This record gives sequence, C-alpha cells and structure tokens, in this order.
Amino acid sequence: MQKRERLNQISSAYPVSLPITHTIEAVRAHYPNLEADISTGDEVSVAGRIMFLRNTGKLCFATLQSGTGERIQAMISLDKVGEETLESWKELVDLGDHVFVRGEVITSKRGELSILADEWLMAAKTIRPLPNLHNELGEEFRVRHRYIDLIVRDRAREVVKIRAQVMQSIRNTFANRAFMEIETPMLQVVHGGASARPFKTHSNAFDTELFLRIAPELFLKRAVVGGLERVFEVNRNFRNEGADRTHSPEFAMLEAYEAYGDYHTMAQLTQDLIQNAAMDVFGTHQVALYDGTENDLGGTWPKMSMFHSLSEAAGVEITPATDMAELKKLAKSVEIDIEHPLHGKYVEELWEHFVKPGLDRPTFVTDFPVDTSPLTRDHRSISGVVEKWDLYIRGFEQATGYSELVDPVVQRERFMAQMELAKSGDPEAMKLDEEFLKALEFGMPPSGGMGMGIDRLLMSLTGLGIRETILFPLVK
RNA sequence: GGGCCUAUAGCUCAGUAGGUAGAGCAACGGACUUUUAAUCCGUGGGUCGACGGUUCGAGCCCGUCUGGGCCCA
Repeated sequence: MQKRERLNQISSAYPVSLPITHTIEAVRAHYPNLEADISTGDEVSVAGRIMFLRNTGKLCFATLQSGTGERIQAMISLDKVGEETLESWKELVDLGDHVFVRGEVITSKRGELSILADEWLMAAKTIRPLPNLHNELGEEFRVRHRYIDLIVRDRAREVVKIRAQVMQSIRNTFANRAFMEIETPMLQVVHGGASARPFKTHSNAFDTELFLRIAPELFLKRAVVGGLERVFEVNRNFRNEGADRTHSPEFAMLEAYEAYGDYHTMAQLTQDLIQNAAMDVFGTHQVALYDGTENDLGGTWPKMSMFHSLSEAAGVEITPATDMAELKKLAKSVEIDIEHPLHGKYVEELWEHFVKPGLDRPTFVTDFPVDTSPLTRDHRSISGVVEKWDLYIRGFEQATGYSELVDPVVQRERFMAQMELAKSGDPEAMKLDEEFLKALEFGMPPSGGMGMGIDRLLMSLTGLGIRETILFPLVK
C-alpha cells in the first residue's frame, strides 16, 4: 500500500495506458532460437505480470507472464537505466505486479530470451501477495479464487481454452447442418422439460412466482411448432438439488430439435457433435485425459436396449409387462432400497445396478420405460417402451435423445399421470403446462430432440470433476 | 438423510505424550552485474474455523455449530 502511494507520487500505480509495441508471444515467436549472449539491436515495449523476481546488486531479473501464460525475462541493469531507476525498481516492484518494460531484445549469458530495459513503468500494482508457485494450490482455494488459479496454473487456463474451443466446434457442427441457435426463457411461469426440483423466485412487476428453468425443452418445441425446424440452444439450467463431482446447481445444457428427425438421427448427430469436438480440439478421437487414462471416442457407438441388457445381466426376462412384485423382489435381492409407484423407476434402478457399471465405451442405451419419460413418443413397434436413448460415456450419463412426443392428446394424458405422481408426493414430477399443450394442438411435425450437458462433455474430454470444468462454480 | 475424514502464517504444510506455535515460499532490512524456485546474513508475521466443556494447563481430549472433502442412500 505504501508502494502504491510512492508510485502515485512518481507517476502512477495504475496508469490508463502504456505504449506497448509487442506482445510477449510476438517477441518469443520472432526469436525462436537465439544463441546465448546476443544483442539483436531491436527495441520492443511489452507488459506482463511478474511471476519471478531475482534482484541482485546492480542487475535485476524478472519473469513477465502474459495472459496466455507466455513468459519472457526482463533485465534491469545499472549501466542501462542509472541508479535512480534501478533503485526504484528494487524498492517498488513485487511479485504479481504488472510492469511495462521498454528495451532491446537480447539473450542472457545463460541463453534466456530477455528484454534489457531502458525504461520500466508500473502497469498495475498488486497490493496482495501471490500464493507461492512451488506448491499446488488446494482445490478449495483454486475454486474460490479462480482468478489466481488462472494466473499461476497453466492447466487452469488450458481448461478454459478447451471449453471455448469445444463450444466453437459444436456451433460449427450445427451451422453445417443448418441448425439455428436461439434463446428461450430462463425465467418461467411453469417449469418443465425435465424431472427436477426448481429454484423459485418472485417477479415484482408481475407479482407472481417464477421459476428458473430446469430445461428449455418446452420452449424449443414451441419454436419447432412455429416452423423453426432445426434449432438448438446452449445455456444454463438450474436444478435445486445436491452438488457433487458430477452435479452442479447451475450447469450448461445443450438441446437441439430437428423436425422430421427421430431418435436415430439425433443419436448420429450427438455422436458427430462429440467426435467433431474431440477432433477439432485434440486432433483425435482417442482423447488423453489428465489422469493419464485414455477415453476412446472413435468408431460407431453401439446401441443397447435397456430391457434386453437388463434381462441378460439379471438372468431373468424383464419386459414392460413384468409384474411389479417381481421387480420389487429382484430389487430387494440386490439390496436396492427404493419405494416408488412407477414400474419404470424400478427398471431404471435395476438397469443402473446390473448393467451400468460395465459400460466403458460410449454406448447408447435405448428404449426406456414409458412412465418415466413423459415427453417421449411410444416406440413404433415395441409396446410399453418409448423411443429414447441415454448416452453413457465412461459409465456416466452424457446425453439423452428422443423421438419427440407430438400428439397433444397423448401428451395431456402423460401430464395427468405426472400430476398423480405429484399428488403421491414426488417432488420431481412434471407440471402440466397448458400453454405448451396449446402449442402442440397447432401441430408439431414429427421430430427428434437431444440434450447434452456441456460441463459433463468437458469432463469426458479432460477427466476432470465438474467444478474444474466450470470457471466459477458456486461456492458458499 | 447416514457414516468417515478435514480446517494451524498470504500460499503449501508439519506440530511427538496435553506443557512457551514451527518450516519452505511470500513479506521486511542488508550483501551481490547473468539469475532461472537465484544465493547468503538478519527481522517481523498466528483469534490454531466458531462457541462451549474437561484440565493446574488444550492446536492436541469431549460436545455443538460452520466450511470443505470422500463414501453410502
């Protein structure tokens, strides 16, 4: 703080602008491999944050870092700048400061590319110390102080960059297929499109209770009714539920709808989106994760029927017609402790117990129970199941896709069934959305739809936990 | 919701058996014109997460709460 005052007396601790001529990256790129102890005669002006500081008697060294993490050494020598300037450097400059340096590009006697300063200026003074760079920061500190994490940890910057590149790739894939990106409400009068508990809020202007959306589905479908035949949206969903390694209360969700598509075309689209992203960002479908393992996203991903795979793994034939008592008996025998009115809930829980742990390669699990998928149309030939898949990658749910239910009468019946569930105490049961039903009554073309968690996609591509793929995750 | 672990300096951590609170880096003072986590000499720095209890005495033992993590449901 005293240094800030001193700087303000001399010039400024926080100048409005500085005559920078080169980025650190540009200087590095221009002199890729100079010999040691060379003077180039070229003068540059750069600025960067001081990551290391080595002040000796009459010659000082500092490592400057740019926003991308690129670094270059600055040298302040007595015979170049004079005693007063050298002394002010030693007195006023700390680790973490942004400084401006003008001088000749040289290499040191040890061969380090450096700028031998004729002049230095404070670019922005830090009044708090940087953490030491010789130990890993604790996870808690990194999440609460992501801006520091970004300064000191290459990987933190890298994850942000990968995420941006993945989003770019996804948008490219959609653009190449004539999908339009649209935005639908986050504040909703009736929440819908998923089974989850919502966050509630209140509008003063409308004097009404509003919900943060749990999914954009019902609005994207309205868009399809309106003739926007290929639409997608990437934005935040909010679910008022637990947070752990794979769940965040707010998370980025991609949803896409394609008129005249079905769950098969959406499966292909989803595989293409993920494979294109891996190829665009990493140049391969065999993605190397940070934990040293590899995630093989290549090839055509297999499809596996939920009922068939469960029957096989459990050693008992299980169909939509299997008696509830039998499902309960089976659940009890493997110590799955659930009490739920829905047949399909037991089937899904049993499937997760018997089959899911063995899933390693990306797999589309298809043809789900009707009663747990109220927005999906009945299977075209198998009774009792719907045309829905869940994509599992490395054993956890990555995406879902439907042949959308477009029959307004059947949709109303499904909502009524959900209301019965809500009455019996299920807090996640869907609400009946009368305005959405009205839209369907105007005729929605047969359509496929898909949804994918973006944070989870980043997890699949990096092997990190969700709090590392989200730049600023919620912390208490 | 249940169980287990955890919280000590700006950061990363140690703290034995209950007996004056420690290290490295950072900071401060000094030396040093080629350093690369510079080095050397010296100095300062703590509500030991909070509250309560046991004890002559608590960072350490006990209880409650708060934050964080892991496992189970």
